[in-house]
Amino acid sequence: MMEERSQGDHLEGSGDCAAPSRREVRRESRRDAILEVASASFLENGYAGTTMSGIAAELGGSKGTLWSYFPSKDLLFGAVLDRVTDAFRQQLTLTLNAADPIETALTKFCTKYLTKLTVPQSIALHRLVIGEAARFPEMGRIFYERAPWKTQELLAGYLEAAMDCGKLRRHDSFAAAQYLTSLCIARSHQQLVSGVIDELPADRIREEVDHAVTVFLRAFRP
Amino acid sequence: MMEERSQGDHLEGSGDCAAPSRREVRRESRRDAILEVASASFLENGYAGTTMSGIAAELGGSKGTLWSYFPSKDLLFGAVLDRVTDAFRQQLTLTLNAADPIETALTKFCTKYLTKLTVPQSIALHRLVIGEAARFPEMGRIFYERAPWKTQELLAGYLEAAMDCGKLRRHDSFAAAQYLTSLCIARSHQQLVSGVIDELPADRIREEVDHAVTVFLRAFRP
DNA sequence: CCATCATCGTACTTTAGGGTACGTTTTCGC
DNA sequence: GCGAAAACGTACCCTAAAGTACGATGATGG
Repeated sequence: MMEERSQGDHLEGSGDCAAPSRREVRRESRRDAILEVASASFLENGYAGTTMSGIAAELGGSKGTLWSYFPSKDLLFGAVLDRVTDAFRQQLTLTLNAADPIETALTKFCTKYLTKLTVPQSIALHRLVIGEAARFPEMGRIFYERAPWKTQELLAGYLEAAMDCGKLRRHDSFAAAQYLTSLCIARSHQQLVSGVIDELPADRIREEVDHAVTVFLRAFRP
Repeated sequence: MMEERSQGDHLEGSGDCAAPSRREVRRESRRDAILEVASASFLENGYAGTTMSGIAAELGGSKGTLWSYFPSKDLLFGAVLDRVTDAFRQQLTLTLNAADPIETALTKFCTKYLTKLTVPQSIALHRLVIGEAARFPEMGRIFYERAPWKTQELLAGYLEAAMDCGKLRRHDSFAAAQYLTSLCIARSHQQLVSGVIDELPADRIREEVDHAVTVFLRAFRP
């Protein structure tokens, strides 16, 4: 039942200096599996509500193995947040088409933004980060830089260009970006994170975005 | 060393049907002391970070007494949030002077609003409520109704009147109120709750408010 | 094939903390 | 004053959960 190892060796030796031996690969994928399970648990149950034993059980593995990857709950939590905020940022591949008329471009952008921001997973992440910010100060900073700041900076670039073309009144572009994103979430985000409502239906998203963009343009058009 | 009780009896019997006997008074003040200590601890350390034993110790009393007032940690937490959100709402005695020009009235209102909202105590309350909203669903709802909703409704009333006078363009007044409060916190609140910054200096508050009111009026003036 | 390293299963230790029990002391109502 | 109710002090129970130990059972690399 043994296949020739030479095949594997050949692949391994194919010009790559950092040897990704089978063990390394396996280790990496195991680590990933742990983070997957842990992310789900932390997002669903919060920090205190998540147990290491529970994660180990769900993984099917033993506790010793889990500890060999993450020697403490805090470290695991850190790794989870790192991964989750990163995924959050990546999924938020926001596009601003300079060819579109400004109202269209902003509407598209805001729709994607609000859609992403209001799914239960995002709300859970917000709750987790904000709830633990006092106990894990670094984490809050990292999250802020990766998610809200990044988004606003992207938007600010577009707005800056629009100001240069005279399509928008001149103003601190980063502040303007903060105003637009804030207008988008003005009516619903507080209710979502407080648990007053659970989700934002698509038609309400469209409505909120339309109003937000209208208000924004009324204030920022030359 | 015993003074005559008849004095106390006289006071007690002075026409009040609901007898506030010394015991009742004492009980009430003890309950208050407990809530005071517990509030501080929950706000500073979060739900999981607060221990019943710690509260009892800080009170100087015994655990039995604490449990005789609040038979479980959950119930104590509920009472604390009730008290704290109520206090929050009361301290936010926002005034809108209909005699002032609209820009002045809104600037005054927003300054008070943002000042109150950015002190560390408010940030701690936000973190607590949002962080535990998933585990204590009722609580999130109560908080939302008492604090953000109440404020926005008050503001909406003023805006509605201003619209009636033709000082503002006609629009859903509650939505307009949400937009104004949102513009006030647009630039700093996220950073505060994430722990990127700890406080908002007075001059920055003034700046944020001025900009927010300007943007708002540009969008909502007829 | 064999040495090695990872994983598994499981049992264990330890600590924290919610909650209880109870005898003693203080306070209060009358 | 006296009896009842509340508060105190303290020791205790019990469970959950972080983290450890270790021998058995694989998988990997040479």
